[in-house]
Amino acid sequence: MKSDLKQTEPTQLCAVDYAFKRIGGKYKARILWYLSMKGVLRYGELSRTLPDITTKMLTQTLRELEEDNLIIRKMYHEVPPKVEYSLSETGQELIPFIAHLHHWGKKHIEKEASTSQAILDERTKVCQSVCGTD
Amino acid sequence: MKSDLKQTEPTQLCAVDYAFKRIGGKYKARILWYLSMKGVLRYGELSRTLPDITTKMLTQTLRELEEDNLIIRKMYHEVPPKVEYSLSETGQELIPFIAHLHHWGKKHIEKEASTSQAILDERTKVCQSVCGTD
DNA sequence: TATCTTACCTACTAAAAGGTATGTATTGCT
DNA sequence: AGCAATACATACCTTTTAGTAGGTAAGATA
Repeated sequence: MKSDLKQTEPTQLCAVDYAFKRIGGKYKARILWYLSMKGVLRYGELSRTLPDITTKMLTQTLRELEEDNLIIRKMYHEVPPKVEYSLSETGQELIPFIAHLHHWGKKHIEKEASTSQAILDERTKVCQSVCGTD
Repeated sequence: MKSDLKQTEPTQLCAVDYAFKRIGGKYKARILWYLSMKGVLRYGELSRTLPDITTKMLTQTLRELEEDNLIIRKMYHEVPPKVEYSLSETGQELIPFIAHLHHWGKKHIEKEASTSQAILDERTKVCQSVCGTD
């Protein structure tokens, strides 16, 4: 398929881009963020912390984060199964930046909130119960 | 379609999530990053700075960034047309975090590079010519 | 008058990401 | 023997995002 040109594909690989690929995706940053808040979370706990994620996506996302060495998966050979997730060192390195994002996001959500208060109160409450109020 | 339940959809809106939505997407962070490096860039300059983006995506992405008040679009009524893009104040606020990401990414690219040197040299060069070596 | 330049626009198509629904494994408990 | 608990797996489908290929406008210049 369209073989001829650009066989080597020297698409620029910007560091920003590279980083984004590792933590992009709908849930990755949030999972890292929650893990940094809680330290260690079991699969089920994560699932309850992110009520809008399906088990398929949760598993898939966790796998990707693990492959990228951002989180550590520790499984206990028990029944029923028990698996714990926590941040790796590399993952920890990303927390300050996610914190910055969180701060920035919070600020701008509040700005927007001046127009539509009620809805936001409802929508942010789950997150706040995890993240703390500040 | 699946009307009954969850009519209000109080999907949690995490600040991290919110922020990610505003700068997620394949090119957004990179555009912001380049704009922070260069200050002001014309449409064509941006296009040349990100050689892998099509005009369709560039325009679309710029529009989204503008709607989100992250960049400022200044058009001169000349022919041929001239349009300049720069960071808004809100956009500027994101730079420290993108810088952090860039730093982190660079570090890990280099780590990986120990295995596959040549390819990376090639792939990072465009970005470095824009971003500087550090 | 034809051509050039710049900054777009617009169908249409392809690929990636995410969602739904259902199934599996193990073993302790009743 | 049957059920519950936990952490998944997998096939299939929908939505979102991105890419392709072409076109437009308008004045400046040859």
